[in-house]
Amino acid sequence: MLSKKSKYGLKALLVLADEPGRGPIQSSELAERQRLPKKFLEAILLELKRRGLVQSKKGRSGGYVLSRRPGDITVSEVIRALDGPLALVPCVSQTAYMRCDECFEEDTCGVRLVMKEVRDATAHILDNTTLAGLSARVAASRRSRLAGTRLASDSRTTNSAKPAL
Amino acid sequence: MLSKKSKYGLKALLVLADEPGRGPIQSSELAERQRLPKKFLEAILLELKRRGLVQSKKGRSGGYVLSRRPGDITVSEVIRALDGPLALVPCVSQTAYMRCDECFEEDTCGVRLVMKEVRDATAHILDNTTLAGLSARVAASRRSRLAGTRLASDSRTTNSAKPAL
DNA sequence: TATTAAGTCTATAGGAATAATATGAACGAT
DNA sequence: ATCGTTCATATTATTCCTATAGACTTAATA
Repeated sequence: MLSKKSKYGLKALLVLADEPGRGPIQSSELAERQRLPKKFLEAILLELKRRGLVQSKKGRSGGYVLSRRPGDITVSEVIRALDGPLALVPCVSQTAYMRCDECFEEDTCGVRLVMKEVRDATAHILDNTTLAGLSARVAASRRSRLAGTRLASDSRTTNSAKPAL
Repeated sequence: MLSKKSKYGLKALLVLADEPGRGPIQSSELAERQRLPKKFLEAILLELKRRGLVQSKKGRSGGYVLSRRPGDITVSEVIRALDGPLALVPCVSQTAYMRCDECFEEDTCGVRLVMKEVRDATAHILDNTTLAGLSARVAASRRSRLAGTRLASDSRTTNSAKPAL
């Protein structure tokens, strides 16, 4: 399971990624815009700062900024920073390898075999998804959804009155 | 993270899958052969029974047998039975969908977008890996490991004693 | 330069889930 | 009948998750 920590962290970072030149954004704004528990988010941003993914500015008009350009921060980095290793089993983790104590010989362990496959597939996806890329895809799907909504409301077939955003 | 429950369960089932015509195998033998905590494994097997993946026989020469042929049981079934849904986030789960309460609109949520990709990739792997298939791969890698060891010691050029796979 | 609003940061509470053990009842083959 | 199983329940220890309260820090402004 992805922890709420990572989920919230990602959501906050996506907001930062969406505001290019703008100065620091406060934790409270991030919390409100994504409906996240304010205090918890603060703790998360703090951890992201320790990990070097964001920089913070204290005081009156302080807040948080991405340390690097959104195109240079991958989703896998964020998850690794907050949740730890991606691997579902420590014995296939690149970043936090640990032998299973009940295992006789690792390289002929069936569980390890599949889990390694899963880890590799997961890592491939997450390593190649940057904040900027994700943000762009979100924008794209928002546009195509609007187009769809417009079409749908033309033909009066929708029963729900969902707002555009 | 894959729970120990699933890990142990899989390991036990792989033993069952490896003994074709043999009658029921006792939990204690499974536990010993895979170095798993006996009592904990019992609880796991019980759950696997309730889920219909194994059948049990009580009494003197009792034990556990796979309900279906090893080629017809997928790893994903086992994990779903013991750990629940594969999805890292409930809003992309096929078997246990749940809306995130902080989410405004699901289909333009960046987190959901990536996590769905991951879920699909994971499911694809686990749905297509059967106990029999896995067991065969383990056997194959055991063979190649033996061969590799022999070769490596022949050509004295490798500095690490890493196996072929 | 004192004041104070706006923020960051530290520490920890409370609860849920995990991992395992203990105890003993139900059962069935021999 | 009895021995060796599975099966059921509940108890425990431990770790992790989620969240909050409150102390501390910074900087704008008067």
